[in-house]
Amino acid sequence: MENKWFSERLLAWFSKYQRELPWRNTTNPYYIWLSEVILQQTRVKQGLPYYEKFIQRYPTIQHLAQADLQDVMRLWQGLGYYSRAKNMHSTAQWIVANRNGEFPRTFQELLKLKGIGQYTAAAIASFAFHEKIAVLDGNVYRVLARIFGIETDITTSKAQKEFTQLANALLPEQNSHLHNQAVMEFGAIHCTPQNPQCFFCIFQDKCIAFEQNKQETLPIKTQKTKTKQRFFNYIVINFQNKIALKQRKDKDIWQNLYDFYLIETAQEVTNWNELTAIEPTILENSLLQSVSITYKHVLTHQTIWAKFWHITLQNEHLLPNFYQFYTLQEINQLPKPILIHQYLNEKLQKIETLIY
DNA sequence: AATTCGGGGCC
DNA sequence: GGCCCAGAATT
Repeated sequence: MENKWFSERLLAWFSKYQRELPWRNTTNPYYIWLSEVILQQTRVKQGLPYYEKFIQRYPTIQHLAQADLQDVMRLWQGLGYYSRAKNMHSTAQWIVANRNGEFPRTFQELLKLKGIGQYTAAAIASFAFHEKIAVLDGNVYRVLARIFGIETDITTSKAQKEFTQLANALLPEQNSHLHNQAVMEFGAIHCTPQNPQCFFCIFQDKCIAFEQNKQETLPIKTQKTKTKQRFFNYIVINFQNKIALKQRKDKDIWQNLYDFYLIETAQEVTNWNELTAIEPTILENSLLQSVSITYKHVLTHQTIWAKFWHITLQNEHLLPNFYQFYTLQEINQLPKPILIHQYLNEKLQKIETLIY
């Protein structure tokens, strides 16, 4: 094959410079699956502690299948993209129930599982079962786009076909699983999005991006995300040493996580009367205890401006539907958005003096 | 094909 | 402030 140089150089580089990561040097599909799902749109540094916590708490797929979804979500808290946790739990139960806990072994079979798409199916098939199939993630797009000078917009389906074909053509007959990991590792620590190490690069004489000084422009990626502004007024309802929360069920962010009574407004609300006028039935007979500063919580596609209004309820029956009172100890066990979690940690002292 | 799903780290 | 991360599911 005329592309042999690519894999040869890459594998030599990989054997020298690869990081030691806990999901390497295993073919246990459960470990590999867990690591790949955690690392979807997530940096190794951020995902690593979660991986350790998960294999400690749920050492096998049977443990995960038997766990309460609530506890799985709580362990996932802070990682984001929470449907990943729900899908993993659901898929674990399916594999235990229908395949006696044995993981599907091929790309095509893996692709059918909930939460497993093109990338993750290829990764598991390659790393756990050594199927000869190329993985295609953000790193692979970048490395190939630069070295081979591909200017196709990587957000299009045309690019997906083009890069998939190239990535598969580059696979060596032997050690394709190491090759796959090597491309991603090379993208993660050498051919990085910003400041790639072009002057000490094993592909310097081959890289079209380097030759044409296009390291900064490749890969080409359109689709700018427009972020919308949202204004959250959290009513922290206190009654007899407990706080009211509800599980989020709407088609919105943070599905299945718990948060306080929420009044979302189109603009920032600055005083209590204004807020009371919006939802008088709940608020007009309650007692405002304190108001927080406005917190800025930045997500990929939206910025949330959050303010916390502490109130005490005159009587229990004024609690809105679907809300329930929890002690601070119980709240600690519930999966919550990081915004809520951090606020509670920060204000724990204050809340305790307020309600005890 | 375009949107939506988090949060953190980097520049 | 913008970008991107070992992407997937939904619209």
